[in-house]
Amino acid sequence: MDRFDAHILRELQKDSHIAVADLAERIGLSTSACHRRVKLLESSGMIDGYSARVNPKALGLDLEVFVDITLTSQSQEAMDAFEKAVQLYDEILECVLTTGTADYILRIVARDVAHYDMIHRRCLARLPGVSGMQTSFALRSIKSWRGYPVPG
Amino acid sequence: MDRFDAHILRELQKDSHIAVADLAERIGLSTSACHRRVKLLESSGMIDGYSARVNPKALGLDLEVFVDITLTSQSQEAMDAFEKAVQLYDEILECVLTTGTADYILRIVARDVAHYDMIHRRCLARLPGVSGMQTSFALRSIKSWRGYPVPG
DNA sequence: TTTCCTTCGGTACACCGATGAGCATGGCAA
DNA sequence: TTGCCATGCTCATCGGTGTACCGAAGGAAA
Repeated sequence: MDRFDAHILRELQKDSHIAVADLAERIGLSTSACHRRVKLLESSGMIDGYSARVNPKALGLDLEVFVDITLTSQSQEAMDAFEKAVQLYDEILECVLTTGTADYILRIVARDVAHYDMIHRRCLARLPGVSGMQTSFALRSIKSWRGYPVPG
Repeated sequence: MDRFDAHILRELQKDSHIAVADLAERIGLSTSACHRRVKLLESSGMIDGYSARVNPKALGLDLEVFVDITLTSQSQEAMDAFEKAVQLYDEILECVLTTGTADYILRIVARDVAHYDMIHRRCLARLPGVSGMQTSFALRSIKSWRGYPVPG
């Protein structure tokens, strides 16, 4: 991991459809050297894969919701049951077990409030062992995900 | 947006490095028809771009932190100042203005607790107009980001 | 210092896949 | 029916990817 690799990771997080030749020029290396480094970053697991960034607005997904979940019990069984149920619902995009006041944080997207209401009834209300839910609607995105920071 | 487009979006969110011919076979279309649809999805803004998925563990970024921020004032000036400051710090990966108990939710990654402490002192403590911070450390990821759900 | 070896970048090129032209087909409205 | 538009397919071309090979730089040991 030198400055070249760091530069490659930064560029590929911004745009992975760039031609290797262009990437090479941008970081100041020949095509083949750059190509070799990219392959190495892939095989070493530094690069996990490549994804298309889909525009949620274009899909009609205008509502982003964060839900803080508190369980009735922190027993292994209760947590296992909850975590298993979370996997079932595609509408739950992310779920993290955390310290702090809540036990879990969920991230959900919906088309609108009515759609969220449906998700709430059909998914969230069915999650087992939940004692409390604190819902936060996203009003505006101040800074959105643009990849991990790569030092160097 | 028919079932072909939906299928394309789902596949490209999983793996955008797939060859068009393979993608075409997977969704049951010829190479060129598939290719045209992909280009159309790009030009229409449905696909925003392409990114490499970087493995944070491999970068040594083991700690994920969510910070709920409350401002002293919800005036336009206070919010503008805060939002401007958030843009300055690369360590703040995401920031969302929300309803609920907090005003803003920040997402931050760090190498370890010591590193987070440094980020806290050098970035978070310098954010203007903050009256309260509620920090949540991610203990375990139950479900991680795998793209937006595409109906159809 | 000399020699060897390893590492890593550069050059050249074969070949695969992206790209786009051209054509076929099927629905829809005049 | 006829023309038009949307959308499919086949095929040819060309650019980019991936690879073989060469050379330079740096380190270790005699």
